[in-house]
Formats: sequence, structure tokens, C-alpha cells
Amino acid sequence: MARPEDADLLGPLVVDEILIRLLRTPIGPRVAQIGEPKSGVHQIAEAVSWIRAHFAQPVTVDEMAASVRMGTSSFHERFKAVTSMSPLQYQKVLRLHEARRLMLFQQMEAGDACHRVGYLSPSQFSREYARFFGSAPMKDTARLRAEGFATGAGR
DNA sequence: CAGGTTTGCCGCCAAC
DNA sequence: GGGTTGGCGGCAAACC
Repeated sequence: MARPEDADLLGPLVVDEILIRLLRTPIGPRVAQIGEPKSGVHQIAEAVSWIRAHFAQPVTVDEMAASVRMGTSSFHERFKAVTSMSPLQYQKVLRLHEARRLMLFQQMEAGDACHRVGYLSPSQFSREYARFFGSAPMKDTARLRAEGFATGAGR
């Protein structure tokens, strides 16, 4: 990074070294799996990044599976194997974390945050939020502020 | 991978 | 008036 003129030559070597060392660790087999074309890991990674970019919009598992050219069943199975979560759960967690961030750092109201992250009904949003974070949206953010998080200064 | 069954999420209404 | 909770039906998700 300090010497851009060397990056082209040395970069690939550094990457290779990192990969080799990684493959020698206990999680080596799992790392190797990523490069295995038929393992489906690459397709799952594709789906994951799509969800991360569009978590606020509604989507069906069938659509996602089709977009990476997999059957619904195997897509489920592979997705969970890689992320340890089901597709919809993954989307939900992203939504809830983003909503929490919006309320904490942007002083956004619960209702606005709710719609912003893709929930149509505030009641459902509040319910899911409480179940995941332990307490309802406004209670949770109030508690975090009391503990010194997000003292008003942005981000 | 396809298909059948169970689970649970989502959105609505109502109450607090 | 906004936020939270409870109950319920429909349907997709999750599981087998």
C-alpha cells in the first residue's frame, strides 16, 4: 500500500500467502469449499450481497433462488449452511439493525424507521424488534442512550 | 430437486 | 398521537 508501484507484483503474492496460511488452519476445509464451484458457496455469497443491498424491499425465497439458478430447497439448505441463518431471518436481522441505527444516530422516530427498513406494519416491527433486541424500539434506544451510546453527535 | 406438511412471519384490528 | 402489545387469519417460509 505504501508503494503502489510494487502493488501489482507483490499484491497477488501476499494474497496467496494469506490463503495458504488460512487453508492450513482448522477452518481450512471450509475456506477451500468457497473455491469449489459446485458447492454453491459462491451463489450463496451472491444472494447474501444482494440482500445486503436491498434489505428494505420485499423478496421471496423463490426469486432469490432463481436469480442464482438454484432450486428452492437446495438454496435453503446451502444458505443456512453458509450463514447459519435462513434467508428471511438474515434479511430480518439486517432490517432490525438498520432501524436501530437510524433511531440511535439519526434520531428517527420508530414509525419512520419501521417503514424505512421495509416493514409495513409498526406493530409487527415493534414485536420483532423486541424479540430480537430484548425490548421494544423506543425502550431499547432510550436504554442505550442512558448507557452512553449515541450522545447526539452524528454517527 | 420436487412435493407435502408444519411452522412462523406479516399485516390488520383493537386495546392500552 | 405515537408506540407497544395481544389476538387472529392467510400465506410464504422452513423443514422433512
